[in-house]
Amino acid sequence: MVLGMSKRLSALDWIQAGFRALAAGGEGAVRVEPLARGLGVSKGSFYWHFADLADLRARMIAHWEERATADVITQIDALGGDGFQRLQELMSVALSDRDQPYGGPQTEQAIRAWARTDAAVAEAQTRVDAARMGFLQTLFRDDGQPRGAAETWARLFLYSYLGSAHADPGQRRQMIDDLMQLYADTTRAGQGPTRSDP
Amino acid sequence: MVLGMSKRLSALDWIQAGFRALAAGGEGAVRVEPLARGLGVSKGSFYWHFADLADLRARMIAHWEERATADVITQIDALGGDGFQRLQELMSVALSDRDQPYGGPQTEQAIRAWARTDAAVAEAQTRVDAARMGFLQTLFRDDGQPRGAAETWARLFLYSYLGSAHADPGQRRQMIDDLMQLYADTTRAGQGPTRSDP
DNA sequence: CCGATTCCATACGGTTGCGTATGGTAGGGG
DNA sequence: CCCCTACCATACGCAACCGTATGGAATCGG
Repeated sequence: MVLGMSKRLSALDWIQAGFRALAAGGEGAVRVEPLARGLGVSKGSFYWHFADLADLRARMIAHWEERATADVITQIDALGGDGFQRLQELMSVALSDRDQPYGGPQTEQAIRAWARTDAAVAEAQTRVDAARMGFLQTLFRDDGQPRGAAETWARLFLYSYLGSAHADPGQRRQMIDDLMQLYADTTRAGQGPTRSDP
Repeated sequence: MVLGMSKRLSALDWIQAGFRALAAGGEGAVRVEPLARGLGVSKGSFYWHFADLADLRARMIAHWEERATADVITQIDALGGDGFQRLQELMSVALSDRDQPYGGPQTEQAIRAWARTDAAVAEAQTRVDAARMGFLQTLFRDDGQPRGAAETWARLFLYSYLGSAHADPGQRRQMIDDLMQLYADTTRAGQGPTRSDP
């Protein structure tokens, strides 16, 4: 990271460095001069690629908003399967700590914290949550749940996942497993309609 | 807040001002000189009551840790009633946006964000969560749940509450109502949720 | 009334970071 | 080969904040 100092930098390099700093130290760690030091360049480079710090932050949020919604949804949809199978796929993806395009629990949490003090970030987060909620609802509806139940289950899954990730990421799997079990028991026990055959 | 500038300040005044700043602007907003300006004094006052900024932050955390656990638990326990009644009481308290001793959702969230970059805060948060989890478990056990089910329900309630508070505090009531309904339905139907062992 | 203690104001030096200005270098098109 | 443009270094002024030092005002016991 400090060695191959041969290449010139692109704006994306700075954005990715920004996400590393964000995940490691929170919003306050996304600063120009520390990032420059970490990248082995001077801030003269930064101010060529970006107008100012707010510019970088805005592009980081835009970057995250894309990856956090469309990417995952299209990925799950591409796998096909019925609602329940795709729900399981989604849970699997959510649990895989692939901080790939910087979207793991660390980054997620840091962005949510950031949203508390930045209106633009808060709006992006709201859109992301709404997209996730909508996607979850379609999965439950595809699994045979009526509208109200699908909404309730979606809320429960989303919020309990976020809560577990926030409080103790090591408990996410347990939380998800419990939820899936509860969902299966409840919907199979006759209160809700049974799901489509496997 | 700027008017009755007659009184001298105590350390608690600074701590409370710290919590206001924390709730409003996050950890990064807890700084000496802005707090002093907000209190209408100079930072000479601060450095009499506290060794340094880390000192204030440490005392804030200690303050929060007490109020967030023992206070609520003793309050609920004092009301008596069986497990289910006390569970309802607890939910009611959690939903009441009494940012009283600075323990509302705003503060809660800011502290959790803070915990990501401060080990001492993280440890305090872990202890608080453990205490809450333990208390919830006893409530479910008092309501007749076996140990495993009580643990599962406690996790579900705690994490989904935290998640809803974090993502959209306006949905906390809906979330809690749904959960109580689900719990009532499930436990009334005879079988609790079967937990998946690790 | 007075001294001791508590509490606070003011002033200072030092650090860190932002944003700008200006000059330097590298590499591809003409 | 040259020059133009993309990319970066260096240096500067400015602002905010931390922590300290020191003196002053307020308050209380005696």
